[in-house]
Amino acid sequence: MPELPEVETIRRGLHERIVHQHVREILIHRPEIIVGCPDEFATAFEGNRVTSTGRRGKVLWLAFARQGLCVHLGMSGRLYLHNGSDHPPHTHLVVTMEDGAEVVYVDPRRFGRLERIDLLDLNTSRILRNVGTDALDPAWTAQRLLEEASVHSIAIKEFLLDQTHVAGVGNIYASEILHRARVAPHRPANRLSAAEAKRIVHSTREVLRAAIAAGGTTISDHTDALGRPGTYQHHLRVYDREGESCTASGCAGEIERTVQGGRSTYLCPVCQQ
DNA sequence: ACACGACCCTGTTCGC
DNA sequence: TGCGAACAGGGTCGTG
Repeated sequence: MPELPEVETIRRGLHERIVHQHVREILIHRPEIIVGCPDEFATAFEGNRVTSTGRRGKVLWLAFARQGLCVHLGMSGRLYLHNGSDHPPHTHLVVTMEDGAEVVYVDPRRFGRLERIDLLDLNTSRILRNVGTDALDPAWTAQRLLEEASVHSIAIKEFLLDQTHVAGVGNIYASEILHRARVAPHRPANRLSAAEAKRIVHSTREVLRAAIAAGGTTISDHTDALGRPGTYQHHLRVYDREGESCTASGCAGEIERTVQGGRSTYLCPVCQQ
C-alpha cells in the first residue's frame, strides 16, 4: 500500500492534528514490531511534546526534541487518528495524546516496523539506514540518476524500486512513472540516455505530486490520518489495467502485465521503448 | 554486482 | 458453496 504519496498524506494529516501536543501514553500490544527495546520505546516518548513531523521515502516520523518516533508501514500498515470505542483488529500500538486523540498503528501482515531514532543522526536508524535521497528532494536530479544508473545493469524498474538509490517509489508508481516517461521497464539502467533520465525524474515528480494532491492511491485499504481514502487510483494509466487500451494520446497500444523480481509490472509496449 | 529464493504475515481473490 | 492455492502495494538476508 504505502508508497511516498500515501505516507506523505498520512504525515500531513498527523502533523495538523498532533504537533505541539504532549504524548500522554503509549500502549504496545505487539512488542515484536518495535526495533530495539519496546519498554524504552514507550517511556522515551511519554510526557514529551511532538515538535514536528518528518519523512524520507516511505518512512515517516514524529519529531520530539532530538529523538523521533519512526514508522515504516510495510505492506499493510496504517497510521491514523482513531475515533470510536473499539480498536480494529491488528492494532499493535496506540499513542494517546494530551487532548485524548488516539493515533493507532494497525498492520495485519506485520511487515511494518517502529523505532526510536536519533534525529541528529538519522543514519544510525535501522529503518532509515538503507533509505536514500527522497524522490521529491531537489537533490535527486536527472544527472544524478544517470550517474548512479550507469553502474547498474539491472532493469530500470528494479533500480527505481531499490530504496537506496531514490526513496519513495514503490511498485504502483514505478510502472506509472516509466509509462509517462516512455521508457520500457526492462531496459537496463546503465543504458538510459540523458533525455530518458530527464523524463524519468520529471515524471517521478509529476506523478508523486499529483498522487499526494489526490490523497494517495487507495486500492484496498489506504486512508489518510483521518481515515479517508485517496483518489489517485482513478488516475492510474497502466497499473492493474492489463488488456485495456493505452491512454497516451495517439497511442493504439494495449497495456501488458509482466513480472520483474517476482512483482507485477504494467506497461504499454507501443509507447514505452 | 547481481539474480534468485526464502522468509516475514494475513486477507482477498480465483480456480476447481 | 467450499476449499486450497495464488497473490498482494514492503523489505532483509543468504547463496551461488
